[in-house]
Amino acid sequence: MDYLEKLNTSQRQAVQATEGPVMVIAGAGSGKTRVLTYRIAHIINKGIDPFNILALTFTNKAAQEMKERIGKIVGGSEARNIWMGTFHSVFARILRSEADKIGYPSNFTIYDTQDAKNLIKGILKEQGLDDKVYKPGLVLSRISAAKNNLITPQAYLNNTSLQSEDTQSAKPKLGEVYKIYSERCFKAGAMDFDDLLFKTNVLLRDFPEVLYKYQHRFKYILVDEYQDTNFSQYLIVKKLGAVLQNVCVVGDDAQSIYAFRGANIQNILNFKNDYPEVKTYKLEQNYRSTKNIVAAANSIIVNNKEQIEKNVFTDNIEGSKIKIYKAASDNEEGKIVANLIFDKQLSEQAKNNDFAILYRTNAQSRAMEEALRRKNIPYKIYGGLSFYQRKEIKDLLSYFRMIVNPQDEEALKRIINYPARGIGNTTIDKLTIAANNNNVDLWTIITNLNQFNTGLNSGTQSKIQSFVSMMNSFRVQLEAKNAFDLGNEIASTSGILKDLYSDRTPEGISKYENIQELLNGLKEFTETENEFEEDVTPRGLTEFLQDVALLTSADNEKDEDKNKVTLMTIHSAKGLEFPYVHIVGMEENLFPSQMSLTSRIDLEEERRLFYVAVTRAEKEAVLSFAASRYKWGNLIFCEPSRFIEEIDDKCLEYMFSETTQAPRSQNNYETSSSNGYYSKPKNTLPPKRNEPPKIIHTTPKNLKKITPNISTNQDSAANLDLNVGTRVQHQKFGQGLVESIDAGKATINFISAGKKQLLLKFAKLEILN
DNA sequence: GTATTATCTAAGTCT
DNA sequence: TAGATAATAC
Repeated sequence: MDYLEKLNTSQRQAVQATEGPVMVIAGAGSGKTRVLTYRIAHIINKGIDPFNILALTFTNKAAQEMKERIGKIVGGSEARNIWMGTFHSVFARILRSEADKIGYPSNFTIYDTQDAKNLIKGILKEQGLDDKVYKPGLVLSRISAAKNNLITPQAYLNNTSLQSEDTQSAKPKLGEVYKIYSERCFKAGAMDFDDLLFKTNVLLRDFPEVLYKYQHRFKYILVDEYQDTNFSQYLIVKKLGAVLQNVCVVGDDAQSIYAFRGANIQNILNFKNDYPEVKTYKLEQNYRSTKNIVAAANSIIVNNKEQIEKNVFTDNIEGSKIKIYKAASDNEEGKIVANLIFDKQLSEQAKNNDFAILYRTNAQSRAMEEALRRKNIPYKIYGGLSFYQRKEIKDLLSYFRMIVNPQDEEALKRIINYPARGIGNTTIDKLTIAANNNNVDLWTIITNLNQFNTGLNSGTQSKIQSFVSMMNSFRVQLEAKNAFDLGNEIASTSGILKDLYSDRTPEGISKYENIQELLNGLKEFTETENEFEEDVTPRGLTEFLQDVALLTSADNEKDEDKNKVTLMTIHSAKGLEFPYVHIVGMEENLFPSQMSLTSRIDLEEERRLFYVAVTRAEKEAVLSFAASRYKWGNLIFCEPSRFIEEIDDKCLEYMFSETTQAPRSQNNYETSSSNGYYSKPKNTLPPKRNEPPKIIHTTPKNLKKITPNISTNQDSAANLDLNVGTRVQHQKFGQGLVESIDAGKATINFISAGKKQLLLKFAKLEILN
């Protein structure tokens, strides 16, 4: 138990209080991850089966790293069996295995934001609604908010206050759009991100036996970053923990930065109300940052009104003051930052990966990239347009999606005429009308053209038929072929590869390379082992698609990306730490964002975001702002952020000259009204297309990077009396029927997990009568 | 129905 | 600026 020695008193108490509800308020850098890791290890050491532990983290990468650390403490390979991941990925998995109960196929598609918006656009068109009024993004966020508050379409339509809000904003039909949207998702066998939580709630509400099962499976529940859970997530946790009450939530109200996606800071403030017996522990000692950084951060956050009282302190060294730089333009800001990083590397022998550049919006990365590239400093970008959202990748993935789930309409619409095969918009409109009139999905129409009145001429019909037969020829290979082989065949047979290869523009070449990259990723996926060693099911496209939609930018890091400067938004930096942190774009209307300026609540969230940014730094935090920057191709002038003024002056050091430095109180910084010095910033090269941006998550590797363990699993099913037709129970796949047995390998059709080939030597199977 | 060109409009953060 | 959409010519 020597790991307990590595903890301070409150950390140790939080680790040892394994029974009953626990809330841990963890200040920035106070060893929160360590507490979570040790707590789970402690529970396992007490003899609890890892299968009975549910740990919800903020990224899948965090989950993976935590599993590895727990594995080191408890030894063996048992840690892999913990149910650990993001809310979305854990409950997607549970929904797949229980899908039949709520009328979904187990291989349902997950619609990303783009799919959802396209679907909404289609609905608006069909309903004759103006998409200038009903802006798809706005409609979607309204639907999203409804779902996160568990408001069904029917409830939405019956809710007078929602209705009057929509009427007032000239969108009276919004509830109707929500209703149709839900129906269409259902018909397409698709769930959007919010559905993963919403449908989990439906499942737990309507199927008491399912609720009972998971309430007793998850004997211990841990939730990281609890301050960022929304109502839907809150309720899932509440229901699952209702019986055994071993719910441990960890969070910091000062770091709540996701209200815009429904996160409710009240969840953590009100935890006591749901669990009067709760034991609360506060972690207040910061082990990450210097005294100066902690003092600066504290001076920022006191400007917020509502928060849990705590006193974050540190015994670390004083450290240097936070330096503030002023740049003439966004490009010059990039140059300053790149130079500072370069100098610091020389003076401190610092490595590239000791540095992070954090910004409020993804668009700010461009100037930083250019400057780093010029100084030959390697960097990596998290976020932005992810690999999987690029057009060419989505196109190929749409083929995969349709093969796995032919009802997936958004995928169908993407590919039915890509590459061009003479099935244009008019045809698709006719097909959509026919589908709506007959209340079936598009696939049903195009596979039975002669049974429906589509009004299409025979030429078009035969084009559709050859598309259908191509898709069917892929479909029949789905089970037999692995992901790489089938993916490769699709890429070439569909004509995608040829189409992109013939495009010799730089964009076309880059697209072609991206497709190759995806195929490489498929190859790697195919060659990775399944999660359980007894599971020798070929890794096909079905399996590949399960995780792709939920991969976050942080989830795939290549080895060659290890020693690089990190560029990311502050949001995605949550939970991370770096010795040297540059926070750039410290300007009014950018940070705080212009859209947050009208409400105190929004402004406080921006301030918490700034708090998060500053507390990422271990040794030094550097702030910078530009006097002008490009926005939509136009030059605009900027003022320094109010947040700079909020930091205790003792913590700061201004790095620009007296003539340009302003007294700290009012707005007499140089602005557009000044002498014109800033009217034409230097170094505004026309942005030219260089090498494709180094986006980090290029291959879906490490989806499951778990090495098999031969030493355990002695009590296997090797000598069980298995026959064709035997009903068996597997601890993760659930119930299934033995379909065939051959050379120690059984093909078992699991009710929820589908067909799997398992090695009997290892499989922990129970025979059911 | 397709390919090319002109015009519009969006960059706020993420699963 | 750049991607999406509308308009135009074929």
